[in-house]
Amino acid sequence: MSKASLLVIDDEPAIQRLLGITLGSEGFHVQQASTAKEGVLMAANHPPDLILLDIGLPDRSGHDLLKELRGWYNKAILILSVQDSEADIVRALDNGATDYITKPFRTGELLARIRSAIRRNAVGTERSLIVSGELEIDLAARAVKRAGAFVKLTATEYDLLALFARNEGRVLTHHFLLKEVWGVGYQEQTQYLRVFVRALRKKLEEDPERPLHIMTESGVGYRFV
Amino acid sequence: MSKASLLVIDDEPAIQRLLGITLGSEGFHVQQASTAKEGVLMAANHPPDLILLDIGLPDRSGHDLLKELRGWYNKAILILSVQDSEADIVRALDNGATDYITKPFRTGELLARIRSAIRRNAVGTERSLIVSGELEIDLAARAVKRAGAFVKLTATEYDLLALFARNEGRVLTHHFLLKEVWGVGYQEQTQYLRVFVRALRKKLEEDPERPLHIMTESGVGYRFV
DNA sequence: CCCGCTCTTTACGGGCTCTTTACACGGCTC
DNA sequence: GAGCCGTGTAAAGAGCCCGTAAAGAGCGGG
Repeated sequence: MSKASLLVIDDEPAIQRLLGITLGSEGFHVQQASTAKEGVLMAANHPPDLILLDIGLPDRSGHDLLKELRGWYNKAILILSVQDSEADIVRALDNGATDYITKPFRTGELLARIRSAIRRNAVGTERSLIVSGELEIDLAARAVKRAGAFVKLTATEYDLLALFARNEGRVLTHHFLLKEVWGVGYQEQTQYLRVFVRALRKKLEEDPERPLHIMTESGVGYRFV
Repeated sequence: MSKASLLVIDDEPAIQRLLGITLGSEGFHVQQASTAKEGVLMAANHPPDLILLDIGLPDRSGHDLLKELRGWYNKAILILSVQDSEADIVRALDNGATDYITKPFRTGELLARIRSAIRRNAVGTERSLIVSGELEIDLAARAVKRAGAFVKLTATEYDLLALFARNEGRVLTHHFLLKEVWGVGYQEQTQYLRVFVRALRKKLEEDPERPLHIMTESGVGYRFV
């Protein structure tokens, strides 16, 4: 946690020097880039825990760069900017920026906002491979194995299972499941759930009559363990 | 998602009025409190998706209140303050504040920061754990453990327990419990409480005849410790 | 055009949960 | 000490939710 890695994308040498020293002495591992191009490259090759991005880069609009980064980078991005206009701030935040800090900034505050953003990061880490007993669910590959063998699931079955897997241990209400898998408007069709939960249990459980993974919470919903 | 609920804790009537109108017209469901005490009560009984907290409350330091809320409330807490001192900002952020906004604020920016915080909420799958002795109640997962083992509760049993847990140490009247769990119109059915409190004690207490968690306050109601 | 796969829809039986009732127990008041 | 009120405890009935199978509908490929 104390050895978080940061990437600073800023073209002003003075800022780079200042941040390099300040952040370094706080125990962060700091990478520095002075152009958008360089920044994307570094972020891709050694994904940092947090990106400090200057909106006013020479080669490209920071807003564009932010959008591109958000396409695949889901950790914290803090915007640094001399621009104090409300329109810029709103735009950046709505494009997925974690925070927006105007220059000149106060060092202590910047550090506190960085700590806050990193702390928040740590919680929301999603795995793409979920293992539960003899079950393996690979969200990236959209593949499911049971006791080492691939299991053939239909599209809807998989969607439902993936939703369960991403929320392991948590009770998901009928409403929520129906909304997520079938969309709004199907939230009262609880019989769909009965049918598809049955199908999943047949394919995934040792004894479908005594499920160990997809547990029913009567009157509320289901829980995946 | 568009119907997120917010709680505003601020003692200035002018601010309350402004925020009430602004946030309401954005489609948020807004609760308002003007003292720390009132704020805690509201947050406990109807946990909102985000809390807007003024640091300068009349009855209590906002920093203290922030710490207490963070003890069990895991969603976003945005600080509003006339204080622009770096020490205050750093202190609040390090105590778990999601963001810190100084008054006077710009409405558009405030809204963007609220949206950002709520969006982040949805991703960060934090769980709000309430621990009391060997009991663990996970409000987000709707799961209850006793001495490390999961306890199976029915829907109504859980609703009742969750209400107790969110109001730890406080005496809850029969009227209040019945209204919250069964709805208005059941406020005289005290026998329901007897039956369900019995069921909870059987499942949660070491010795159901000598309860340590769900205490009865004769003539008034029950208290969870 | 037919076949097969998947999703939708229907039906019914069983089990679980909630409700309701009955009674025992203890403390308080008269 | 008797009676009453508030609470604890057990148990049975009713209703609803869930599990399960199976047929119909929609779709795409051969």
